[in-house]
Amino acid sequence: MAQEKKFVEEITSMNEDFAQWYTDVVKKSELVDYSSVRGCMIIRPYGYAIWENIQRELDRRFKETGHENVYMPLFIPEGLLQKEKDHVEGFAPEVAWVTHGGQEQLTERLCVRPTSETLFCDHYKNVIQSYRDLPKLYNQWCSVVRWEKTTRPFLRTLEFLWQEGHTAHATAEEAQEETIRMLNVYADFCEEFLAIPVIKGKKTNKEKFAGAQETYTIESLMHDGKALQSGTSHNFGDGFARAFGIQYTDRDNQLKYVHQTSWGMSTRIIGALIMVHGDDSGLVLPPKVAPIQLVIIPVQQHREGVLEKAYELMNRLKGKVRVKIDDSDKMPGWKFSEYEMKGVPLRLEIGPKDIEKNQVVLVRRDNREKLFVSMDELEEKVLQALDTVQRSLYEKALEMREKKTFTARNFEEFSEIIEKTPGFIKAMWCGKRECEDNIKEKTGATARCIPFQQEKISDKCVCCGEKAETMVYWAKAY
RNA sequence: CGGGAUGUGGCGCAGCUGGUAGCGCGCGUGGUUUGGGACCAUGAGGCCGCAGGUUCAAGUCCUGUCAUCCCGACCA
Repeated sequence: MAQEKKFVEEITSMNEDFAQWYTDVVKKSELVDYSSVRGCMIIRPYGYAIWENIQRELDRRFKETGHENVYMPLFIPEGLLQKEKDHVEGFAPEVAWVTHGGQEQLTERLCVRPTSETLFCDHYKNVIQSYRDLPKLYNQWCSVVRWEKTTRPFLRTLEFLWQEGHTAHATAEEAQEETIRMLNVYADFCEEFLAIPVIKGKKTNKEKFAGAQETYTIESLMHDGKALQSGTSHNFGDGFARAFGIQYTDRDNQLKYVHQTSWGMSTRIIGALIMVHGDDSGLVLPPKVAPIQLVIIPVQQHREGVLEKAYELMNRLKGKVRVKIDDSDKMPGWKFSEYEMKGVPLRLEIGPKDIEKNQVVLVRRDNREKLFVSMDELEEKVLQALDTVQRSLYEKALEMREKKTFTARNFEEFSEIIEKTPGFIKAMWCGKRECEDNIKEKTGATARCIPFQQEKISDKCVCCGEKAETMVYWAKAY
């Protein structure tokens, strides 16, 4: 790794300046462009293709678990937004308001949705009457707006794309099951599709969603040792139902409140994809999510038969893998770097020497390993290689996370880890908000989650030293 | 919202004590090249972020404003 030649000079190296590396990568790989609107980004075709793959796969998993897609309005009347107290308070500082329609001032301001709980609730109130109407398992794909102070491509923008699931159930038990079911959908999706290992757990009261009874989360760890909340699933209990009057008549002819959940994943996950797998040459995409899984680079393409052969190979692979051929008259070396920067998992080189030997050269993006493959076994070997890359990316990411996961028994250990080797810290917590605040203030780290998989690090709270039974993952976070 | 930095062809930059804009890369065309970012020739492209002001004269000085990046406080 150390003496590996750096092929691409356009990207700042990760160790030198991680933030700059990130910006270089998203720009140079053509995922996004900055727009003339402050805090908003243009998602370019290559970036949007990644999002489309994420959408397709998530949507499939949502449908598989019985959900239906709907579309809610972009605007929320002020009165509607204010119905649930905690919810408004949580979002108030970051909503954008529409005050005028054309020349005329509106009698009631409209908020540009920062999330759609209130709209779903307002609708559920109208369409739910009987226990026979339940459950309602809705999801919507849309964009939302949150007026953030500082922004970064994918990680935090004023407008971002996401999906938000909103469900209503007859009982608290069903709502809880749904909350966990969808958390698991997210976790499996991240691990299997994006090759990103995640920690599943519950948020502390301080960190939970405005208006939720419980918030569950999957947390992943980036290359710089910062954590990124990669998906959340909330159990609302009947809090929103009471605020909005969503009641149904049960079998026993009693009026009861519904129990609700919501869950979301956003384009932010693309930021995780970049920061978990990327390296100094640019993006590294797991094959399952990569818009281009294999790029064919003809070498000495002016020579007779080379291009023909390259196209023949492409046609054989079409339909089996997402394949692209680059027959532009750029130098082969230029093309190599270009597609590495874009994170294409597999490259196929084909030139006169290969044709002579009836072979092609396959090069893995993740470790640049070269495989010489007989043309007769092309399809099989390509699929095999993609599979290998997918799995080894997951393993590498897991290894990275484990290397950056530490345990702290007391505050001194905790501070030292945060300073010297940023990453996840497993430490005991007494459950008090003051300790969370204290840790945040003194170290910058926050409670990422109370993991389902508990371990006993010690008996005492890492902060106050009093009796503790809960182990918490802490980290600095995006 | 505080602290710092930066806005000049598509990108990266130069432009001193004011005198009307230049370099590299990229781009177009023709040719030679092609196994890790080729070369020659030739050509196109800029009211210097925006708005005021000072001046005979502003990319350069002054004021304001907008945007971007980095570091902190708040959030997916």
